Amino acid sequence: MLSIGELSRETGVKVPTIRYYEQMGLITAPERSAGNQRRYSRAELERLAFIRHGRDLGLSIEDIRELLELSAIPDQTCAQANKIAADHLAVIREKILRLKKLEKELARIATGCKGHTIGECYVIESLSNHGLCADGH
Amino acid sequence: MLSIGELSRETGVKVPTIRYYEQMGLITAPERSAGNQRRYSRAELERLAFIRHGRDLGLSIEDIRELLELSAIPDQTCAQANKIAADHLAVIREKILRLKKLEKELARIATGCKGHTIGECYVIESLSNHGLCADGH
DNA sequence: CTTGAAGCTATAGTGGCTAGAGGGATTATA
DNA sequence: TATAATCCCTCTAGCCACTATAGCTTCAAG
Repeated sequence: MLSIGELSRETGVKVPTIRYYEQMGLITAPERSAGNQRRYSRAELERLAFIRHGRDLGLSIEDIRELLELSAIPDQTCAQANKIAADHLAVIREKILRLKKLEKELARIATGCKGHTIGECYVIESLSNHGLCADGH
Repeated sequence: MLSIGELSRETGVKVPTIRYYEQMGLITAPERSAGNQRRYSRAELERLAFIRHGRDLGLSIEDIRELLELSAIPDQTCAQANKIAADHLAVIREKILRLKKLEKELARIATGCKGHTIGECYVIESLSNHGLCADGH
C-alpha cells in the first residue's frame, strides 16, 4: 500500500494533481488509513501511469476518460481508441504547422531590427503594421 | 467614431474580448455615447490591431502590455522589445520540438494497431506501457 | 413609433491544474 | 514515551485568456 506521496514519486504526478484526478473521477477514491489518509494499490498505480502517459502525449482528460472506459471492455472493437489517437495526431500536426508559421514570422521580426531606438524598432513596427507580414496569420 | 461592433468587425477581435482588454487595462476606457455606449477613434483601432497581431503571434497579454508601454517612448533603445520577441521565438521553437516528438510517438501508436478488439489494441497497450516509447517524453 | 439588432453590466464557467490556510496523522529519533 | 519533522487532510481561491449567460437599455431603420 502506497501513500499519496509515494504514488506521486513513482508516477511523477504531483500530489494535488492526483487528488484532482480523483475529484474528476479519473481514478476512484482509494482506501483510507485509520487516520483518513489515502492508501493506494498497484492497480491504482498502473491506472495513474496510464493517465500520466496520455497527458504527456497531450490527450485531454476527456480523451483519457474515454480510453479508460474502453480499456475496461476488452472484447469491444478498438476502432474508437484508434479514432481518438488519430484525431489527436491530426490536432498535433495542425499545431506544428501553425507554430512553424509563427516561428518564421517571429524570426523575421526579431532579427530584422537594426535600429537603436523604439522609434525605429522593427519589432514594434511589425506589430503595428500587419501588412509587413508575409503569411496571412 | 466606431461602435464596439464596428471595431470588432474591423479588427477581428470579438466584442466581449474588447471589453475584456479594457478591463485588463490594455486599452483605455473610450468615450461613451449619450446612452452610455462605447465609441472608439482610429487611434484605438490601431492599438487594438497591434494587440490582436501580438496575440496572433502567441505573445502573452503581459508581453503585449510591455511592448505597448515601450512603444510610447520612442527615444528609448529597443533592446527590451527585441528581447521579448527573441524570448518568445525561443519558446515557440521549444514547443515545435516537443510537438514533433509527440507527433512521432502518436503516429507510432495510431498506426501500429492491427488488432480488432480492445484487448489487442496497440493504442491502449502503448498508454499502459511506457516502456514501448522510443523517446523519453 | 415600433421593432429588431446591438449594446450594457455583472457573474459564472472553461481546462488542468497550482497555491495557500489551518489543521490532523505518521514516523524517526532522543 | 515525548517530541520534532514530515507528510497528509479539506476547503477555497487563483491562474490564463477568454466565452457564455441573463436581464436589461439604446440605437437605427422603416
